[in-house]
Amino acid sequence: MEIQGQFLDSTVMDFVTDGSFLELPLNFSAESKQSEATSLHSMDIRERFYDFASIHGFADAESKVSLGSLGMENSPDCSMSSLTGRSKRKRVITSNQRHAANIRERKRMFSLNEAFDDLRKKVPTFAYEKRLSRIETLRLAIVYISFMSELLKKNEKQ
DNA sequence: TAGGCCATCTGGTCCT
DNA sequence: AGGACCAGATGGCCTA
Repeated sequence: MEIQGQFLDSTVMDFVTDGSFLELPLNFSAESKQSEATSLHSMDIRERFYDFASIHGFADAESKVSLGSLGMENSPDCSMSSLTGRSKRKRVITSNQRHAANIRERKRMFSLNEAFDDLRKKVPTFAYEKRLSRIETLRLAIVYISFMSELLKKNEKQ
């Protein structure tokens, strides 16, 4: 299934960019009742995503995705300091150590960006004039995985 | 010019 | 003790 380099509806990209799909209620489905206005917006975006999918022949337009199955609840504050009641210990660090730590951090961020580049190659991209940002990449990957999961489930039923 | 995105530095915390 | 991880701060670049 070759979908790389395809064209992505700009509305889908807006959806990915603003992250509104993350606000979908758990177990959200197209058949469920729409109680909130935000759901209507998200619904429209998702329909457009499926339209896109069907147009390009890798799904039928009636496939539905349950984003709630991903467990995308809002996580509570998980900062380290809030989790630990430990007293702060001061760590003296020399300028050489700081310099070495900076280099390690740069390498770490570099490998993180390599992983993002790999992910960018895996998600379907559309006529998008600029490359996906990291947050867009993550959000689109979530949508894409959800979509593929639903597609798989549907195929298994048949 | 404001806002978004990113790279880099930095210090705090966790982990081995 | 020191490396890994994380988040905040800062500045540069780009685009609308």
